[in-house]
Amino acid sequence: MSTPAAATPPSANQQRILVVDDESSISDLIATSLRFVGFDVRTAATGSEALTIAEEFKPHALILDVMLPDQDGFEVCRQLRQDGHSVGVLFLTAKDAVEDKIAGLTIGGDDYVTKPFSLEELVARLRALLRRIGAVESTVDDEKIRFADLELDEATHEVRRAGHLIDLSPTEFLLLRYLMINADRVVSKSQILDHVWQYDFRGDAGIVETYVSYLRKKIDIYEPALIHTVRGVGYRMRIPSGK
Amino acid sequence: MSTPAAATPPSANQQRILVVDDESSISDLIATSLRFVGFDVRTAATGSEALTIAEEFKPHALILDVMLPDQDGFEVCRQLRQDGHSVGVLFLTAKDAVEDKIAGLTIGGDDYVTKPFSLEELVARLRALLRRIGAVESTVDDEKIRFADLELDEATHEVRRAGHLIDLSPTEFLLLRYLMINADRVVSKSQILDHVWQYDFRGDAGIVETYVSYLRKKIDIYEPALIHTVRGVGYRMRIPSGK
DNA sequence: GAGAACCCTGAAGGTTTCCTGAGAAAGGGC
DNA sequence: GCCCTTTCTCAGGAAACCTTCAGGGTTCTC
Repeated sequence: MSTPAAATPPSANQQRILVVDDESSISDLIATSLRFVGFDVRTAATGSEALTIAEEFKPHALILDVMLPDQDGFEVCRQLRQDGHSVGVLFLTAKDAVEDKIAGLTIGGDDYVTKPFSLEELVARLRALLRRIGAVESTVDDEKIRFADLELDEATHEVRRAGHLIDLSPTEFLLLRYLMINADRVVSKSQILDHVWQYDFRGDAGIVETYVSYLRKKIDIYEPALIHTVRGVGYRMRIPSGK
Repeated sequence: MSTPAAATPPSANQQRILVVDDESSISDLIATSLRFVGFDVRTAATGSEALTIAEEFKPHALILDVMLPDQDGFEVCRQLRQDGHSVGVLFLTAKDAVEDKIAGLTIGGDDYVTKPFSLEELVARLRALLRRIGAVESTVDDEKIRFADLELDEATHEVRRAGHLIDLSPTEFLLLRYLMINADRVVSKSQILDHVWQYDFRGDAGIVETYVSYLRKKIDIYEPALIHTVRGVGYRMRIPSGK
């Protein structure tokens, strides 16, 4: 019998990501999510473990918690670079962390995300980082997502519909991005909640309705409407065609 | 019995599904239904039993009740994944379950279904899950069911007849799906009730007539009529041939 | 051909789901 | 600190949906 295989079998040009966090619930969450969108992922729980794995795994990027049991993330990063590895690093840091420690760290194409984050945001930042460090060949269009006359630019965070600039709040932006990435497919409210909202959000799915409503008032004031609700199932971005 | 047209083809390499629920009436119901549509099924009543069986059965996916006598479903899932298994999990949860426990379930391709569910829905979700985690090689058409000039798309929830987009309610959609899957075969009203309606539905089978009527008004306004009643037996979807 | 069983369909009530506005709470910038 | 933006909750109302029921049609049996 052929092997059931993981979500996506390791292919030649898959990006390798090493996730380092001592809370397994967090690293599992991230790993699962990244694998699902096509990365080759390994996890580590401590700094030294991270260094060992990095040695042979040779990741394109690290997602690295600043707070680790043995040594802090900065130290891990420093040692890695000393050994000649040129990886990108996306730091994870608590909301209340001293910001100035982080400030200087975003130089070499690195970046940081504060806990709790949303998966949409994490993945978007990771992709941006990989582009910056050149781990993936990028074209001009790489940072733009388009659907119909809608255009969403990840680099500038600008959104345009039929050329008109549209001002969105951060959450609105993420929601629109998620809908556009899944254009033409139905996504349920819980899927949206899981990807767009922070992983510790404990409210109910009703908030998705509210935000869809916000988005519609900004985006679907133009014809034709692109955000459609599929009653009892979820939402779907599409160009009204037949009928 | 030969199964022409769009009926379920006998698959050479069967998908293995492990059903875990402490209520044997539920797990039996599911197991029987899954076996009938071609899966290789085992059942377990507790979390530890599930882990033991999974060890040697190596299922492609689990259908896992969140509430188990020994440990909860999330814990079982976590342990399974820790052991390196990369299975998809379809959680079963009570309708009134605390939403915050459900949050995060749709991340790695996993999904959840609330009790009470309909078998049609459960099977549809399970298939979608298996596709997502890549346990079955998927083609573009994988998410579409066709019969004659009828086309039902699970990803977009769109139904077309001869290219015309048709708007269906959730129940109508499930009913049509059930009829299409069993195309050319007669299905009784109670079979329909058992598969399309939630398993705790206590109304009478007359409602099936009502919904068949709804469907006819939406899809059989085109020629030729595809939904035929077999008096005293049930309904059958077919292309009228020699009359 | 009459009666019985079965089926179709329209109407109507009750329920669920969804949309949206209003407002409180939290966060950021000046 | 103060103002403005953003986030989130809540609740009323609208729309879609589910279900029941009954009248009337069709098919079968005797």
